[in-house]
Amino acid sequence: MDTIARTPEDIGTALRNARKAARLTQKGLADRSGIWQETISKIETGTGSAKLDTIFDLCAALDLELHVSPRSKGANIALEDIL
Amino acid sequence: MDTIARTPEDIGTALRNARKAARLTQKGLADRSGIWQETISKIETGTGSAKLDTIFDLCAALDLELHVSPRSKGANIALEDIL
DNA sequence: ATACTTTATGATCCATACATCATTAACATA
DNA sequence: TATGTTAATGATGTATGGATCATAAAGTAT
Repeated sequence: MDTIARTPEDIGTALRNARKAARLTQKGLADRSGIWQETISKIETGTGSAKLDTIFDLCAALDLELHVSPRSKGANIALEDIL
Repeated sequence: MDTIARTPEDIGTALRNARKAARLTQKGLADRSGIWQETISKIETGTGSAKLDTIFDLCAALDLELHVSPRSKGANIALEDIL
């Protein structure tokens, strides 16, 4: 499973999916990441933004890593891009 | 070119490499991303952390995207992990 | 419907990222 | 060396992320 992210919201949903795949509650993830449940909720729902530090803390707890790569042309185009 | 990032510093160096590959100065990237040169400098050098918003602004200006994926076992292991 | 668990929301406080301006250091190059 | 460009540093003010506590809303049972 590999998710493309171009916005903080994309990261939020990717993290939520990974958390659920790991069968963790927000509280469970909070415990193992040191990030508060309330903060996780805000990140997953895209309410406000987040710090990179926090994202990496969550990635570490979920055994995820980020890959920085050239934008893939034509893939995952948002509706606004073509309308 | 695809860089694995597990820390804010990794992101900083990936962005710097991408900027140089695009033959842009920090000021040039600042102009097209809306992020100030001073801020770009701090992100690239890993001085302090950054907001996700800012990272995505820079990614957009450099035609980069992030991929969230399961940690690749055995690859890119830090010294601290095995010492 | 009731009880329990999980997630979302709201307020406050503190830390800090970013904008902004000024300046210095580094690095080219004439 | 002197000049010009690029990158880094420092200070200040504003905006906001995250910790923390409390609570409400949603979801999932029994």
